[in-house]
Amino acid sequence: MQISKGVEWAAHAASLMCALPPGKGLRAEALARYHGVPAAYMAKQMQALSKAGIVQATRGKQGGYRLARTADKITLWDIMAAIEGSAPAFTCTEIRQNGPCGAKPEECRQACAIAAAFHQAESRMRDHLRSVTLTTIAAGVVAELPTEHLQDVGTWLQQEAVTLG
Amino acid sequence: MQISKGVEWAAHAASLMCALPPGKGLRAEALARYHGVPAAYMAKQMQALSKAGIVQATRGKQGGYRLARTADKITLWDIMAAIEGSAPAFTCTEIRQNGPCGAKPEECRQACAIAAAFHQAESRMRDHLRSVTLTTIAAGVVAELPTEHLQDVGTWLQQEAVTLG
DNA sequence: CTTATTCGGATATCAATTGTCCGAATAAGG
DNA sequence: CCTTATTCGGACAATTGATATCCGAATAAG
Repeated sequence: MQISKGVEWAAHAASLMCALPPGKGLRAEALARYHGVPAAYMAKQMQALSKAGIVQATRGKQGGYRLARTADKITLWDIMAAIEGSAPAFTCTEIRQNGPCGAKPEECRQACAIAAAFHQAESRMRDHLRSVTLTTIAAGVVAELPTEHLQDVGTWLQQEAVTLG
Repeated sequence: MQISKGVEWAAHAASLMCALPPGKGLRAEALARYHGVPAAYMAKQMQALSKAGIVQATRGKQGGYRLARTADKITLWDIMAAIEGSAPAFTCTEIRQNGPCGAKPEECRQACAIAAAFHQAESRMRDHLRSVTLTTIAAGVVAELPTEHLQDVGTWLQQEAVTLG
């Protein structure tokens, strides 16, 4: 089981966008440069966020991305689902219906004990990710960095931010 | 994020082995046939379970697998870790140290807010899987199947079970 | 209307999962 | 004790999904 690297990048990018003043945005290339990652692949993650309605894109000159709603309405689960899809990680292939002692389809109305347990485990994980908003994350980042460093970030943002129509 | 198919198979196989009387075992080929899956690949999963010390293998004629400890001491997490490895699904690549505003290594003694949240989410999932033992699963399977069907399973097991030294 | 610029989708590359095979080990039988 | 059939164990392909990249579509500014 592996969570794709794109989820990490998208989460950091969205977290950074929290610090933008209203009406301002960042280009995909700027987000990539800020995090020191390949621009084209970062762009792909932003496309996924855009498609999921988490960020709003503006094309053309002076274009860029901004959050599509307030940071407290965006959770880590939203971001993960946007990148990886919201399908369950555990897929039951119903092998209980196979073989010499296979169960009949009408006996399989509800999930088997194994699938149920995994789905519940995933549900626990999902619920936690749903409880963590970008606001939470941003507060954590601010808390763990020295104020000096935060000022550098602010300066960089002012340089790179674009005004979106 | 995807949980490999082998986890499902291994869980079902281990669940079936619960029903074996002490001292009896099943061959990998029999486990595969019971579940209607390719024998060679099922064998591979059993090897992983064996390597993790969850089942005990006996080689040669009249050989096979049996559970290495009592069913209440084997959890779904044990099985999943045996097949997929116990490494965290979310791997933090420390991109906060990259780019123009990268943090210094000494500022990164503890995990960043994003990594911490994902690790905690995984922890929730892991804890749930740890709380589900093979005993739990077996009880669920017995509960959801008609007694008639359970007798068929018992008969099949008597035919296929081997006596291990 | 033109043009520079930005996002969006289609396209290669790579790694991991999936699937298969043959050799090592071993218990039973002569 | 030796042979042999049989079973597990690790090494070896194929296929799917993640990773990375590029070029065309759209659009805002001048």
